[in-house]
Amino acid sequence: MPTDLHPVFAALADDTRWRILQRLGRSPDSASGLAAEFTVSRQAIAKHLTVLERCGLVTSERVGREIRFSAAGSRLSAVGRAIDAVGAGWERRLSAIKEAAERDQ
Amino acid sequence: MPTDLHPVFAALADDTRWRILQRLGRSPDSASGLAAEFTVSRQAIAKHLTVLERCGLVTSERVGREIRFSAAGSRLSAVGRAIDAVGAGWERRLSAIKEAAERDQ
DNA sequence: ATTCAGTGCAACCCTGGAGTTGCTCTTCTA
DNA sequence: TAGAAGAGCAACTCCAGGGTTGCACTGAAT
Repeated sequence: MPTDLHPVFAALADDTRWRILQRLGRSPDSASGLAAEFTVSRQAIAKHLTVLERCGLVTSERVGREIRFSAAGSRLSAVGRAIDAVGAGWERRLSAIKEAAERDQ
Repeated sequence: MPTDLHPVFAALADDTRWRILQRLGRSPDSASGLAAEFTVSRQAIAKHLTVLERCGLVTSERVGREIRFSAAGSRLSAVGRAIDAVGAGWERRLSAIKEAAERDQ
């Protein structure tokens, strides 16, 4: 999976989802556990978790009758580096265009 | 401005906006110029450009009666590195927790 | 001075998705 | 073997925001 960025951006765009992810970056927890700390319902949390898991930002592990989620920090790092690379590419190309324009002028 | 990520995520989440930004990463252009290449109206493009500019992903420069926009690659790179750092932090903390759990058990 | 290209503003429509409620199913535990 | 705690499913509400149309304004060019 060569890091398609669109679903990741969409996942990170929602504020509640981003807060959930940050929370899971501190320590793993279940949907019910998270629901106790947030102001939204457990079902809402569960939806967010499926979105996050679908694009690899969260991993899950069954423990008895509960499902423990944790943030996939390495995945987020990989996304960050991919974004960095894209930006660097634009910077290179645009400065080359600018230089060329100044030379011709 | 210490790189507040939320507005950037929101800006990048929309597909049309992301495509516009990628397009501007190839070469600068005006809202009208972009509208000729995309399937959406110039006004829609203009809205996207204000969103992108508001969070620093795009810069503008007035040239006669037109406004030329270009992608701020360096800004995107900075965002990418910030994201990388966040992910790395989570990774560190969570692996520490995991190790501690295995030791106790 | 008139026309045309580019921009700005405002009002409007409409869909995606965040959130809720209500119910069922499963799995520990007392 | 109840009962409680955690999870899953489905239907529903609601609104932010992406997209549109229509018109007014401004600078260039002929």
